[in-house]
Amino acid sequence: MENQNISDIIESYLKQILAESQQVEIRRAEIANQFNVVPSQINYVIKTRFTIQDGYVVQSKRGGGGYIRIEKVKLLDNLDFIDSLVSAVGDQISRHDSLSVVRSLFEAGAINRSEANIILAAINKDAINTGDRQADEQIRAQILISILNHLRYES
Amino acid sequence: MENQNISDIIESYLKQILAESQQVEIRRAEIANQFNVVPSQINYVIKTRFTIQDGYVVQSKRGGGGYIRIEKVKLLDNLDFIDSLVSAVGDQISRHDSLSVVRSLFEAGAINRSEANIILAAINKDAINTGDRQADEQIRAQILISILNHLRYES
DNA sequence: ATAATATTAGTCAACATTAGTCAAGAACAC
DNA sequence: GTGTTCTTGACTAATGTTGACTAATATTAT
Repeated sequence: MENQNISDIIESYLKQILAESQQVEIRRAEIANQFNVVPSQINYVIKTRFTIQDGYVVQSKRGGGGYIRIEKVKLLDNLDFIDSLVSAVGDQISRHDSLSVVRSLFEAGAINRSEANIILAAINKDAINTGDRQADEQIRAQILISILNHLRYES
Repeated sequence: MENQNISDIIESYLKQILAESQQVEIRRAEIANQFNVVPSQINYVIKTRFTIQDGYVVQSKRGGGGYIRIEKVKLLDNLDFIDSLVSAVGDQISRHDSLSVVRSLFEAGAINRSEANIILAAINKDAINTGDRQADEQIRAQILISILNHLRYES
């Protein structure tokens, strides 16, 4: 508890609120001012301490009335399984291999048949076709990982 | 929640009326005056929150007795529903507008909540982020259209 | 009828107000 | 010393607000 840096302190402050209220909504500049740091430090704190692996989902809006909202979500018990698929996907993934990932999700019961079909529609070659095969594989990987991260929690 | 901007408040006001009466007809200057904003802000609210992607059709008339009428359209009644969304998506689509498309699919009953969330995960900025905004918008459009075409033939 | 005037809404660009990204340097842990 | 984490600020992006100018339609005067 001694020797806390300011990021830790801001983290504690937010988690204290979240201990009682499921979600917290802040104005970035206000919190930055309150703790006497530059605004972008709030982004740093959120990026390093409120990840989906930790069980938090973050939304924000810019402009007048803008906000950052951190929501505590209920993680499912399939985390190791999702982790293994995320590393299987990696930075890029072929269409063929991506089919296996979707099939694994289906067979594990993480998604049903229509959800599987929607994912397949999102990553097939009609959907992702920039003309550069490696770029396509990278985009396909990012989409799959984003979907996998979504499947970590109850929504 | 507490810190809403005035555009959100006007949006809520109009949607509250629309929740009960299918259409709402306003005099622009009157609403602007009621919320203490310049008249053109009403156009901003309508342009950003009552688009066809959101399921609204807007008509207006200038001159004496002029009005703006916002009508909520029943997309399911439209046999060309998917077609109209495909053309709304076009060659490229912003993240903001793509949210509206997914919401329309959900509200029309074409997809359920988990399917909607999966689609959102597939097109959010974690999933599609090449560094080139126009490229991202084109990829997002292709993915959405691929999913829309899938939904056309399913069920 | 036509022209002038009044009464509405539409467009657009400037400005304001928020948050996000990124990279450099500082501090820290080993 | 080296590698990681933290801190900072310049630059970018998204969204909202405002007002000057334009366009359409209705009403009134001739």
